[in-house]
Amino acid sequence: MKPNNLTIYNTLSRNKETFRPLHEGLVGMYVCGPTVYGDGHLGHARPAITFDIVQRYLKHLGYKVRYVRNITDVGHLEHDADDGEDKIAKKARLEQLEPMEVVQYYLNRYHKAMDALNVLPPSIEPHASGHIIEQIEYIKKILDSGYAYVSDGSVYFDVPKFNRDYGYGKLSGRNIDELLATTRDLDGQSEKHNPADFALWKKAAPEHIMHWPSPWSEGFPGWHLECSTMSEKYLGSHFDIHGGGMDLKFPHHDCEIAQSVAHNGEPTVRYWMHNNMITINGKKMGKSLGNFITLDEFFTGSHPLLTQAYSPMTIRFFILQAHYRGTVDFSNEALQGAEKALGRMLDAYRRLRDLKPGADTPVHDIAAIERRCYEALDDDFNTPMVIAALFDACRIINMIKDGNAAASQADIDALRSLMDTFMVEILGIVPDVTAAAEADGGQSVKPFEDAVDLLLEIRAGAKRNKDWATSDLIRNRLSEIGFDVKDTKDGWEWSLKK
RNA sequence: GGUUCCUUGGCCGAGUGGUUAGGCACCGGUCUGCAAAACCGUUUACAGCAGUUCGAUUCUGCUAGGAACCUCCA
Repeated sequence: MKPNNLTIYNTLSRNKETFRPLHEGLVGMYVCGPTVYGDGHLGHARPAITFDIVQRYLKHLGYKVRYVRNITDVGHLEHDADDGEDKIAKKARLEQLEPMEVVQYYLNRYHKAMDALNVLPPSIEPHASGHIIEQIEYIKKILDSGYAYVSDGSVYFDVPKFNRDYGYGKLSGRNIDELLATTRDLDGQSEKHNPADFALWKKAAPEHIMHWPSPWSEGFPGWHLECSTMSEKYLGSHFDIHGGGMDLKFPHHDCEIAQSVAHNGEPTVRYWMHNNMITINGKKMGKSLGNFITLDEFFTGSHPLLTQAYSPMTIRFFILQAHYRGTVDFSNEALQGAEKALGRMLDAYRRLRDLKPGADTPVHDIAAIERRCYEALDDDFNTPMVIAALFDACRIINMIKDGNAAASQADIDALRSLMDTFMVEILGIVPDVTAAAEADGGQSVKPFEDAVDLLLEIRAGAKRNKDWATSDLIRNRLSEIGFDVKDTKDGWEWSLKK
C-alpha cells in the first residue's frame, strides 16, 4: 500500500471525506451500469470513464478492488407504465427478436465501445435477469421486516412507514411530506397504499413477455431492486463506494437506500459518488429529447451535429479535461480543441522514447510534477489538474528533444515513469490503435512502418544533397497517402494523419 | 411549485480571500531550404448589485440567466 490522502466527495454528506476502506487494503465498489436496450451513447461514456479512473487509481494505490457494474436487462418500465410492459420486451417485439437476443446484441456493442474508450472491465458484471431468485429472497426479507406489502400480486415498498422510522430521501434532500402532497394519484396505481410507494415486484400483464414465477405472481422485479440485491451479493451488506449518474440520485438511489435499510437495518454504502451529466448545446442528452449521439456516431462522425469524426481517445480525453462533478457541454469547437491537446500530449509521449541525456546531474524537478498529480487525484479525482501537470512535463520533454534544455538520464527516467504512471496507467490515455494493429499486437504493421522510415532515409539523403525536388516529392506523396512528416533537429518523425 | 446545482478571458475548463492553472484559437518572435512541429513572449477573466474584510473572482445576501432531478434516461 502506498501512503495516500485520498478524499472523495460524498453525495450523502455533501462533503469531501477522507477515504478509508471498510477492510484494510480492499475496496468494494458498485456502479449502476447500462440498460442494454439501445446503442451506447455519450451519456454512457461519462460514468464508465469516471469510475474507470476511480478503479485505476485505487488499484494504483495498492488496493485490491472488486468493481461490480450491473447490466439492467429487466425491470425498467416503459414510459407509458400503464400497460406494465418491460422496456426490453417492447423493443424486442418491435424488432421481432427474442429479448435476450436484444440484450446480448447491445451488450456486445457496449463492450466494444468501452474497449475503444480504454475503459477497463469491471470485476463482475451481473445481469439483473440472472438474479431473480436473489431478488425474490430480498423482497421476502423486506416483507418480514414490515416495510412492504402485497397488493394484487405485486409487492410495494411502504415509503411513509420507512420515512417515519428512518427518513426517506436523504440522498437527494427530498422532503417526503411535500412529495406526498405533490404526487397525484394516478389510475392504475390504486393498488398502492400511497402514491409514493414503489414496486419491489410487479405482476406481469398478459402481453408482458419477460416474467418469472414468484410467491406473489408471475411477474418481474421492481426497477430499484437489482442494485440492492446484487451489490449485497457480491460486496456484502456493507461496502465502500456506490457510484452512478446524478440523475439516479432520486428516485433510484434513495430507493436503494430504503430497500437496504429495510433489509439490513442500517445503510450499506459508505461513500456515494455521482458523476454529472453531459449536455449538447446546453441541454441534457436524452432519449426522449432525441438529441443524443451514439458513441459509434462520434467515432465515425455520422451525425448531423458533428462536423467530423472524433476518436475514442479524443472523447476520453475531453471528458477527463473536466471534473466529473461538473457538467460538460459537447461542441465541435471544444472537441477539436481536445483533439489537438491530446495530439500534443501523445506526441510528447512518443518523443520520450528516444530522448538523449545531455547532463550528468538532474536539472528538472519532475518529482514536483508527480506530487501535483497525486495531490490532484487525492482531491476527489481532479483529472483536469493532472492533465495540466502532465502538459508541464510535455513542455520539458519537447525542450529536451529540441535541445533547448539539458537533461540527465535520471530526468529522462523520471519523465518516462511520470507519463507511464499518470497518463497511461491512471488516466488510461493511450494512442488510438487501428483494428489491424490491435489484432496481432502491431506485428503486421511493423514492415510497413519500416518502409516509411526507408523512404524518409532516402529523403534525408536528398536533403543533404540539397535536392529539394526529391525531398519535397517524397514528403508530398507521403502526405497524400496519409502520413504527417515532420523534420526534427537530427532526423524526422512521422505519424498517421488524424 | 419543490429539491440540488451552475454562471471564469474568442472557445473549453481548473482553482484560490492577496501569488502564472492547463489546452485550443489569435498575434509577435526564434528555429527551418520550405512546410510542419517545437520553444519563447504578448493579449482577452472571474454574470450584475450590495455587504463582510486591510484586501473578494474566492465568503454572505439579493437580482438576472441557465441546468439537472421530482416521470424511462448515465
